[in-house]
Amino acid sequence: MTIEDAGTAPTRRTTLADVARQAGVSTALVSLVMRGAPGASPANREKVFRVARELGYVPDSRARALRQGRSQLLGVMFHVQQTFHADVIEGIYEAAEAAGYDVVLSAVTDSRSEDKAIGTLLADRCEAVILVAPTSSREWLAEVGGRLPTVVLVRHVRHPDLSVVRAADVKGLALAVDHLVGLGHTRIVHIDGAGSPSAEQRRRGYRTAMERHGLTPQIVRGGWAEINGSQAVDALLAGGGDLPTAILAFNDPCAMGALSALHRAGIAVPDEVSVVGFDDTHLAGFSHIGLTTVRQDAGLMARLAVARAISLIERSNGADEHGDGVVVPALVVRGTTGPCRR
Amino acid sequence: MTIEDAGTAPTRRTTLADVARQAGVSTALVSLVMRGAPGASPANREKVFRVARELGYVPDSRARALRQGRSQLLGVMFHVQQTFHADVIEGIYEAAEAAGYDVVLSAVTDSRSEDKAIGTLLADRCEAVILVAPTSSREWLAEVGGRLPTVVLVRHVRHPDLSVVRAADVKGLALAVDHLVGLGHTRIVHIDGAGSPSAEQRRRGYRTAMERHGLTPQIVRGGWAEINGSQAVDALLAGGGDLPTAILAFNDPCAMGALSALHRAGIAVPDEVSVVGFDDTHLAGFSHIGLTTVRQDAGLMARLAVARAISLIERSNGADEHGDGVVVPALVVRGTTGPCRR
DNA sequence: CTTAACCCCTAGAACGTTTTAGGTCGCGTG
DNA sequence: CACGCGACCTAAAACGTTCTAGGGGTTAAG
Repeated sequence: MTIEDAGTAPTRRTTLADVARQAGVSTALVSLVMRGAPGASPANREKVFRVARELGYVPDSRARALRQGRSQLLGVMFHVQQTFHADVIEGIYEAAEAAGYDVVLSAVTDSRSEDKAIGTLLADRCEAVILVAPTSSREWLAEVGGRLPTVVLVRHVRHPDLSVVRAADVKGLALAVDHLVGLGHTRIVHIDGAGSPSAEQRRRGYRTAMERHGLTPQIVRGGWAEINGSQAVDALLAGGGDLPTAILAFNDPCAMGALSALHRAGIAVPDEVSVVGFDDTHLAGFSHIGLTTVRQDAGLMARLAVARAISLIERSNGADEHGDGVVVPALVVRGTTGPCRR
Repeated sequence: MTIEDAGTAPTRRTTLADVARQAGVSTALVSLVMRGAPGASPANREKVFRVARELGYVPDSRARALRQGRSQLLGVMFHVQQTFHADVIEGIYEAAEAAGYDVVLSAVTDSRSEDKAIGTLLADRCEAVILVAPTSSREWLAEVGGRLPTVVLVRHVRHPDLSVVRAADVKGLALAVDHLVGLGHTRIVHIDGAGSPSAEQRRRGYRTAMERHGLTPQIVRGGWAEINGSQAVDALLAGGGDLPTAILAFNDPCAMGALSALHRAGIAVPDEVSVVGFDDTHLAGFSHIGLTTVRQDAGLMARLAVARAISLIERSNGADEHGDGVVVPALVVRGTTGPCRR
């Protein structure tokens, strides 16, 4: 039956008025019942429910939001190819739902810029946006922050109109360096994140930690993707000089790429070279040997971001609510690091 | 300045009426200008643009959709942790934009079921939905198809209310088996997708291809994630019997998991065991050695799905428009397969 | 018998757009 | 002098909800 009328008249979706007419009541009453608000007799309540189900009525979220003056929507911009972002999104959905908000995703891809992604979120009248690892300029981010409550995730940026939730990158790299030094390594190279968000912080963390140990830092250009990690290692190998004994990658995918290149070159991990990542993407836990990495708790960061976003929405007057939420990273030792043998 | 008034009065977003008032014209005229429709004098056009920019006006997509009676929206349900889906989404955005449609994403996570994901797409009044690798029952999918134009991606399901875009799974597994047999392998085991969409087809493809070569199929239970691949290999190793010389995994992540477990066990790939994946996730191209795999063209499938969805929307009367779009997979030989040495 | 208090219900106005149906100019043409 | 015609503009009605204000009842208290 549903199949039947679907095939014949899929033109207009059924509306509140349709249900009201069919049930012989006013639209206001149907609205009441559908929202579970008080003020309808049990008899009518039951009848409305029955008719609504029969007609397959689903409330129109746009009309609802329009009338209510608020959308209860949290906009999330993320990069679709970043594995870590997937973990964050899981957490955001969960936290938002618990707080009674809906989530609208807007992905950044090769052909879809951050500007465009944010633009649709504005047009959708989100009440706040969470930007996961944005690469846009500080100015553009500030402009977004000027328009509506904005939480920047996983990028370091200081501005009165922006809240930030991020890991203590400097601390994270210090943990990693300390770990490697503890294993006897001295020639530790950092494959950096190039222009990625928070790459600068991680470089700094690496550099100061190295210097604290009296070691000379060496940084080679990398990036956030696998390919960057493997290319960086290829460059190191081609460089001719002797290889470092440990590699500190910008993030997990980058570390995986490095692992890949090392493997291809027949270099044993961790016997000849140790490798450390960053993020603890749930990929890192499973794949090959298990990657030693610096854990950023995606779920925790997601919860903090959502909480901050909502508090910004709710008392959206008053001056300087913005501030940073910094989560402390933790070292997760797995199989890609070992004692220095050289 | 923008910073200033953002801090003080972020209450209501600026509306068409605000712009109209400020520019001293009617809302209708502002609407005209913003849409680039003809019928406004150059002078007014310029003035309206200027005022709109000053006030930071962004049209409310909900109100627009409500009035127009159509949302121009394509809903996409996907699994946020599936790497292959990310590739598909890139393609969908691109194809949809080219056709003048917007995309709304609805993710499935551990805590967010497919039902819920589809529910929000319905409430958002998408004009069609694309379901990427749904695991829901055929009945539930059919019900969705009865409500609005529905394209199922990457899952085999036959129903008059559902369009399907998928790879020729049987052909794909035949390619892989032929490749391995050509390399001299005879003991080829399939780590399957358990209850995943299209797992059944791939099992069948594997089985018939093996039998065609006069070989006896052996299937062990796997799944779509890395962990499933490595657990399956662990089980094989624990089984005590001698190891197969080749492994055919359900998909790339599963294959990566298998590689991981083999590596951990000190078994050389491809010298002792060859491994083949499925999907050609862009991960497979980079990581470790490079995975030999059966390529499903994500971009092509995305384009087909979008085209089908739009054609369903546009002549959304008439009877049996639905049908299958089957793309032919291709074998991509990389480093994880080699001649049988045993 | 009035008045108040409740319960259930409905009319109608919003929300921010687009669209329809005009309305007012200025100007050229019969 | 009508009159028609473009070019430009606007008032007002939609779209599908929610919400405010209030209207009938019934019952209870004064």
